[in-house]
Amino acid sequence: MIRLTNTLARQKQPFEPLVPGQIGMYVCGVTVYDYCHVGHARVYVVFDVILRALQRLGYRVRYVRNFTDVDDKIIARAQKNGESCEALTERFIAAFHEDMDRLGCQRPDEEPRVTTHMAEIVSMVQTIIDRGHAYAVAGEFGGQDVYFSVDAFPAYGALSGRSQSDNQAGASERVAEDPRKRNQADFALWKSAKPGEPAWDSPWGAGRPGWHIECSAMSCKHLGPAFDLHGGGKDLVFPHHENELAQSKAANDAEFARYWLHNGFVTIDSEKMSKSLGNFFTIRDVLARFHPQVLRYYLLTAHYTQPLNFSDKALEEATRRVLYVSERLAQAEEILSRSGLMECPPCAPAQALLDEALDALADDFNTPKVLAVLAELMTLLTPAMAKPKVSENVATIARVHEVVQQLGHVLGLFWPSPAGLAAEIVESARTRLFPPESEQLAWVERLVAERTAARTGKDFSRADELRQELLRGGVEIRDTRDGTVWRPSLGEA
RNA sequence: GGCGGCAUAGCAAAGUGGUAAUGCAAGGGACUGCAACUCCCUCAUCCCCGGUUCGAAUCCGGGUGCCGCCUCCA
Repeated sequence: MIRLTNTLARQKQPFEPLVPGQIGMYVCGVTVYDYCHVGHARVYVVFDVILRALQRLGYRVRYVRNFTDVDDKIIARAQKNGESCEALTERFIAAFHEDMDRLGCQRPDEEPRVTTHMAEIVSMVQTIIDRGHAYAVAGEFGGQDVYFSVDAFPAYGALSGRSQSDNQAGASERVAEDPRKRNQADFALWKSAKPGEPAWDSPWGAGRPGWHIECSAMSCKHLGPAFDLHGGGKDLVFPHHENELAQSKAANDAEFARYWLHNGFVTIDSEKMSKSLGNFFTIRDVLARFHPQVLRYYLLTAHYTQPLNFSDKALEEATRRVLYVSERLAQAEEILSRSGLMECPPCAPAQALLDEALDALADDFNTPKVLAVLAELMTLLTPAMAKPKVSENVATIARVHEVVQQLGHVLGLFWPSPAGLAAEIVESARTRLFPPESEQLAWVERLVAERTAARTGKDFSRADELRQELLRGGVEIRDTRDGTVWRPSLGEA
């Protein structure tokens, strides 16, 4: 039994899909005019885990996520860059895909674009007019604007929990009143074209869709007039999702989305990370310094509905954690490959922890709880790995490894292999901080060699001095049977 | 002004009526030439006040603080 926080119901409730075993999920995508920041990364990582969790719990999920490729900001940016809107949006769609691939997010089944769904959009606007929920007025440069009439839709406000009068006081003074609107809360379904802007033909003249209608039209086309899950960031609840809901129901008389999931913001110093505040880091900025799976792990350390504060410290902690688990799994794999164990007999404690983790996922996708279970699984490994020749222990290691890999798959972590990931994390930091042929690298190698010489000569005080110096320079030393190895410090305490 | 969310150890974060998961940090110990890695142990009564209850971090009322939405926003 899955339970989830439904914004529409304002509470956590049991989830029942329209069709048993099958789920339709629509998540609002990005407006493609710039690189995505960590706030975007959170939405898509969160919904990727939700997708994977639903799949793991036995559902077939049809996942749809749109691209908004017609918009004021796109037009403005394209003009500023002196390029076409198409060139701009293609570029940032490619960049988005690249970011998502690096973060390990599965591609949705459909990624509809506004520009390829004009017929559906126009048709839906017409239907809404025909049903008396919208009206056309004269546009600024000829043609007509079409507005949705909130007064003709009594249920307006159901999702965000506001009455129509709520929106007036205080807020309206910030927006110039439009005398053509019957109610100032009415919003555009179709905007007549301004000179020089991209436009499409319609019964109301050349123009383009309002922001909200695209999602109504595209979700309807790809998931039908009623479907299960609709998601996005909390900032979309009002007005975007409220308007989508009103339009869709006005057009189709169907239930539209039954459960609405909204994730909390990524914050910086407790303030929302956003373009307008300028306090954002792009995904690329962050991935230049931290491994994608480290960012992904960090994004799952808080429950998706809660705010998540962004900081280097948090990313550094995530780095240590992901590296620790990867290395332990890699060790386990070594032991297993040497043992020649073919079967994987059951291990009650590991099974219990797996069940606990799956229950946590079913309970509103509680990833922090899953990570806690993961930690407990790792401690289960300790006594077994201390005596890796005992066959009972090998069985435990095999089972725990298997369970952790399963959880890793749901979380999208520890791929392509634990050993591979651990190496990537260390090597990428090494290459970044101590590039080949660099002075820094030469410095490290010189001091390491000096220290080895000192140790060989039993000059331990000199050796310790050198280690301290390396540590101050961001290098950790480790003496092994095969000699001394070093790695960059991965974030200090 | 309207609507909504949150407040748990030094930090982060689960927990929605039965006597506080987990991670990081910190302290102690094992290991080590010394370290690192790893392992073991220790470390909170849950913003304040009042109420309901045999029993509340968890429910209700009242405060205080922080944040968000109401304009583009993930």
